[in-house]
Amino acid sequence: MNHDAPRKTLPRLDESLLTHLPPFSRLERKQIRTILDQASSRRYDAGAHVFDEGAAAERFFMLLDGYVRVVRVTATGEQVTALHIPSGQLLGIAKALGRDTYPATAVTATESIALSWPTRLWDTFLAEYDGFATETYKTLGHRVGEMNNRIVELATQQVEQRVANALLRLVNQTGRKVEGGIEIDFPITRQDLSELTATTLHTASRLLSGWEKMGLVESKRKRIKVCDPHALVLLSQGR
Amino acid sequence: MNHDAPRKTLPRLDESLLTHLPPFSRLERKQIRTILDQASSRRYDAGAHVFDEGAAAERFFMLLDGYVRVVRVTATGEQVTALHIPSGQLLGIAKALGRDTYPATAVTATESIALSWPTRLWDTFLAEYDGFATETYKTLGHRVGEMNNRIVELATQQVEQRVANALLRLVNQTGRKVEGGIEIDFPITRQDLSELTATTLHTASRLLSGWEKMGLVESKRKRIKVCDPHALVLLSQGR
DNA sequence: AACGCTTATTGCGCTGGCGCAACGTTTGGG
DNA sequence: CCCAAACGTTGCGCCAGCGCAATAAGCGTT
Repeated sequence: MNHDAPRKTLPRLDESLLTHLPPFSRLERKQIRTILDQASSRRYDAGAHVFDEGAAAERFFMLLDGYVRVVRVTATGEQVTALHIPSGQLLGIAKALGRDTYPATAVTATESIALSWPTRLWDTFLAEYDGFATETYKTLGHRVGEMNNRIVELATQQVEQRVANALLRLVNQTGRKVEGGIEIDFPITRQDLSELTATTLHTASRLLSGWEKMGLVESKRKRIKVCDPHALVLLSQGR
Repeated sequence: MNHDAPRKTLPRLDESLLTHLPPFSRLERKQIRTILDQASSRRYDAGAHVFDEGAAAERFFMLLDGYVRVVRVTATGEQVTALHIPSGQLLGIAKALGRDTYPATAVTATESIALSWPTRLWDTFLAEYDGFATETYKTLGHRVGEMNNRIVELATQQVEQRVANALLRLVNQTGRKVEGGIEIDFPITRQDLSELTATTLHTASRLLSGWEKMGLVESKRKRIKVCDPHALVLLSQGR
């Protein structure tokens, strides 16, 4: 399950992988080359652990393709999803938080591909590469903002509103336009949704069923399509 | 209510104010002098706003004395307390999150004193002062950890456990040994406690009354003393 | 001393949503 | 093709905790 043997891919990594990603976008071709030459690339099956909470933060990652859920597990075994990370973002950046262990577990939601670098390079990246620091602290800030919002949500909103919100967030982050609506483009179960919104899969299922009858969403196994986002927005605000 | 006219105190600020605080502890006397000469010092009444959510982050702060609650207000006017900050810590460090507005409101829980600097000095501090960056990112990491814990708590625990936890945290952070127990050394109402734990003041009151009858706590108006921390720990874990 | 404001307590009824349980449906593996 | 496992749905009863409301107690002000 775990990150054992990162290997360089046989074909040389192409520079275009990074040029358009914010943390690297201000860099020279040559710098990107150096960065890529130090990177390991790896493919993960859906459901694989990229890293585990509490483990020594030996590497940091750039998610090139796929989606990752950042999850915490309680003493009693319940899972709580803290964040969803789409491709193009850094993860496992414990160093940016002054930590030397990962603060949570990262699990792939789909098959994914990530680059990674040994943590000892972090300070070099910060110092040498223009814009890297600013951009990573921006994503950090963004994530802190999201966490803050989740706290407020959990503290003040009803389950129905939270689920509606979660759905909207997923659609915004990772939505794919399809005929008749927007679909969340990775497999998501009722269980996943309930872990995102701090409820039970039963309640999540009931809500989705209800919304489906009202024509707001359509869903098959592991697939959710939002047909009427506006109505969901209304729900998410408690009517 | 707001931060209008920061003024230098008339007597020169003493270097010993900062020498023992982590972000500055590795610095030379001379550097600290420079830092202090750029600082404004200000006293806040209890309940004063140090800064407000969404406002331009023009300054960052070091809390020298007192306690600050970091609060978010919902669209419907409910307050949610995200963090408590004890003296000796930086706050309003929007810059560390790549933001240019404050992400939340900071309200003093007691009369407090804080130094502050214009945000434009932030990058200088990071670059020039050894250990400043590492230490601030450590506090940041610590706060992120706390937020994470609150999310997990809100998502999985019962009200009783959350209130017990909150009490324990307050006691650990700001407890003062007094005869017969440990007292939270700033004024805290049932309302405050309920905002910390996402419940109502009624429920908080009922819980405290119950615990008082069992001898776990003693409380007067705005004062809470924990007499049996161990029993609270048990409660906080659901027995 | 009297007043008003803030804070705390407590009873009572109601309900959102959880827990349990049973059952249906889809998927993939051998 | 069949079977097991994973995923989803739905009915029912229950209770933690909220909302409401009334009361009390502490504190500052004039």
